[in-house]
Amino acid sequence: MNATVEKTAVRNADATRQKILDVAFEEILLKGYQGLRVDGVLKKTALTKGAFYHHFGSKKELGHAVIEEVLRPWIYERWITPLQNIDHSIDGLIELLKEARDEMTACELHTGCPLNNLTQEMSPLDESFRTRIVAIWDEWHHALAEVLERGQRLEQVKSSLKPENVARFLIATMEGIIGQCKCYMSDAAFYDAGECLQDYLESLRVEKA
Amino acid sequence: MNATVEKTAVRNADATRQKILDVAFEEILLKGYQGLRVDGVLKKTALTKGAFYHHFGSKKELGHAVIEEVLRPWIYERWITPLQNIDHSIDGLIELLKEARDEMTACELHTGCPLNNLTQEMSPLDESFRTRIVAIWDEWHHALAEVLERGQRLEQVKSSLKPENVARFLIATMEGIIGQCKCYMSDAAFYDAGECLQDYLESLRVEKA
DNA sequence: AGTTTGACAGACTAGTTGGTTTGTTATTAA
DNA sequence: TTAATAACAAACCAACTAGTCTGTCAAACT
Repeated sequence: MNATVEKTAVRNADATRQKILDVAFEEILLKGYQGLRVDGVLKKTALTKGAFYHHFGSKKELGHAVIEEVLRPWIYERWITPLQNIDHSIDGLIELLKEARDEMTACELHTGCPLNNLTQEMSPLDESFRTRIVAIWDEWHHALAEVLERGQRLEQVKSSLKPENVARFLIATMEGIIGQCKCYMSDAAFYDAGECLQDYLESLRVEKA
Repeated sequence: MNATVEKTAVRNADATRQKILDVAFEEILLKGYQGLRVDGVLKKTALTKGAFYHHFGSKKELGHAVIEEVLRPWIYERWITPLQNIDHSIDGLIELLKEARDEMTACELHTGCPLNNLTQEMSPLDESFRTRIVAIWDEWHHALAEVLERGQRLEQVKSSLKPENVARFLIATMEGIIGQCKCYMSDAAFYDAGECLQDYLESLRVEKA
């Protein structure tokens, strides 16, 4: 019966803002930014116009906040941080690939990659979105190239290949495969193409003497 | 001064319909289906609501028509028919890759692949779009797998690999690379990742005895 | 205790959007 | 030549949508 216990539930600006961000992220994931409706977010959060425009100046400002505060952490948690925890480059990447496949099968079949979705939709439409998005791609690319370079130093990865190029290739391929799954509404494409991707990853390994 | 000479220009239902389809295709390519505005198409074609709803029952019907009558022929002309004209599988695919890169550099940097754009946007949103789109992917995939099978029969391509899987992988990779170029607004990604793709294609070649 | 301010609620608005309706003119069939 | 119909033109409409405005209430500050 202590009032302070309940206090946080009554009014909590941070929680309100975060709830809007989370719901907006989901909505964008499903319908895209253009398909996102402010009223829709309000309905799902049981909030009102007053609350929304208290926290965000406009729909576009919400979009920017979603990118920086939800999408970016999501990509880090899901793709970039795991890269940094890899000890053996090739084995680690293959392991990550398998984990991605499992996650995919579980829930992301029809939604795809939130970063790539937003990229394809907004890049040609709004420069303020594109610059924010491209920064995340760069961070991802950098982290992956690092893994490959490290593998080269540890003589796990062929010294002949260019880490920057392979990193671009791997990211593009992953996103391409996820995109295919999205339209087939099936993870079959992931298993089929994933087999080739695994072969490719194996081909990066140093030849055994 | 013969009236019959001018006649075709005055009223031509087929031409009117086609003009709507062409402009709609461009608009979808740039802004997506959700960003496509009927009024926008009307403005660009200098037509009116009367004309539009005479030829199309709704915006969605226009979308379907664009897929079947513009997008599908575009994919055929650009990707599928060239596949069927390949004589040597590996050499031919590498050649196609180069041509794609040139086209990319020229004009499609910020627009991306119209098929993939529509796929990523509409697959989760509308089943009537998804089924039409997936049919085109299937035709493309089939044609590419055919090329690889043919290559195996002619002993140009390693017999160990699965044409269906490699075809999925190649399509996914191509689309992934194009998608990356779109957000970087640069063809650098195509050259970087394309180098790896070319290496992969070479790796499909039968080992020389 | 009283005042200020941050965090909302909710009615309202102006502009947009897909779609309808009514009318007009060119083309074609009789 | 005339009637019918296809191919539009353009005003109009209802629903939607981002954004505004005024008001309320709780919490922090004094």
